[in-house]
Amino acid sequence: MLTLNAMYSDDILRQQLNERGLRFTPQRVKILKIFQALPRGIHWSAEELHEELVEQQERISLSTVYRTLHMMTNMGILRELELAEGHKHYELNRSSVEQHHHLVCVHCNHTLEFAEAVVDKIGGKQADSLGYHVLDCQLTLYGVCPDCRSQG
Amino acid sequence: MLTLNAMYSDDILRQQLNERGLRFTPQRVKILKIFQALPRGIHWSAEELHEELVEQQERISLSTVYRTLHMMTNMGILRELELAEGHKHYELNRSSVEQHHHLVCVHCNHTLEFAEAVVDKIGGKQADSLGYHVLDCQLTLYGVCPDCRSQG
DNA sequence: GACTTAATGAAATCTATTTTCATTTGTAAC
DNA sequence: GTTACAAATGAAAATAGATTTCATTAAGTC
Repeated sequence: MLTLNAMYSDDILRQQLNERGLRFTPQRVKILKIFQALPRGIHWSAEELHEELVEQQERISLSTVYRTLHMMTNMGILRELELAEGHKHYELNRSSVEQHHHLVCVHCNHTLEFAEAVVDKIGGKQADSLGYHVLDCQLTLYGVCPDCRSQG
Repeated sequence: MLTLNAMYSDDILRQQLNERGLRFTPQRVKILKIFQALPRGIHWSAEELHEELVEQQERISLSTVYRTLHMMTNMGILRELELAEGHKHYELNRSSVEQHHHLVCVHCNHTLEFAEAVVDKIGGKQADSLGYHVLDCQLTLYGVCPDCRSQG
């Protein structure tokens, strides 16, 4: 599995792309850089990423944003999260040792993160035994948070 | 946690609904029955459920289907799955001892199921320690299946 | 530098999902 | 049983996230 961190260089990205017959474009570099600069626990929707690009004076179309998010998810560079916001969110797919998982309140959508190295190990083992090459392992818990429980 | 199986009766559904000020309607009964009759591992989209209802001569609108799916997910009766089909799928939320998880190929969307009781235990523990009332625990692995790997 | 083909941008389109609102129907009180 | 009230439903319209189309631009290769 391709493990990433904030040091993931342009050269490695170029190599990963070229291996698959894909091209190293300034749009792709820029989008990856934004995710690398994002603090942990922050995950963005396509729309939010596009707004940030506009803010940074980058003229990257929304279509390219969507295309790039898909491509990077399929390469294992990003992870796609479906929490409770009604649209997908993306974040850098870090190495399994620093991976985290999510706990979502179905009432207020409040989301917490937690780490559980064991889960990633179990997931990896299962996938291996079934012959899959793992790109991402997500444990998502849906429930009712303390606040919403007390409010009935 | 409310644990369900195919024996979940109308009376229990009525009680669960009334407790929350919700009503026991024939549409809700029918939709739950369909999920209870569904073989394990089969999960349906709102559209598919609606087609089945039409086939069974039930005149339940698509809006009601969507509303019911949400309601039952928030009650913990159904679990909502976001695999790779582009839309959400639903299945009966069975007791944690018979719960399963998913492994999805990001290329061909082929999906496998696997059981891992430990994952549910870990998830439950995490949620408890954070004061959440767990409704559903989903481990989803994204990767590339053996077939797609060999095809490059 | 020329060539091939992938990637991009802008606009149009798609489609799953949600909302609106008039009507119907559970539920509880009488 | 009847009444009153609020919740649920159906049908249609609307929304919005996401995708597609196609002409243009620009990587990568020889």
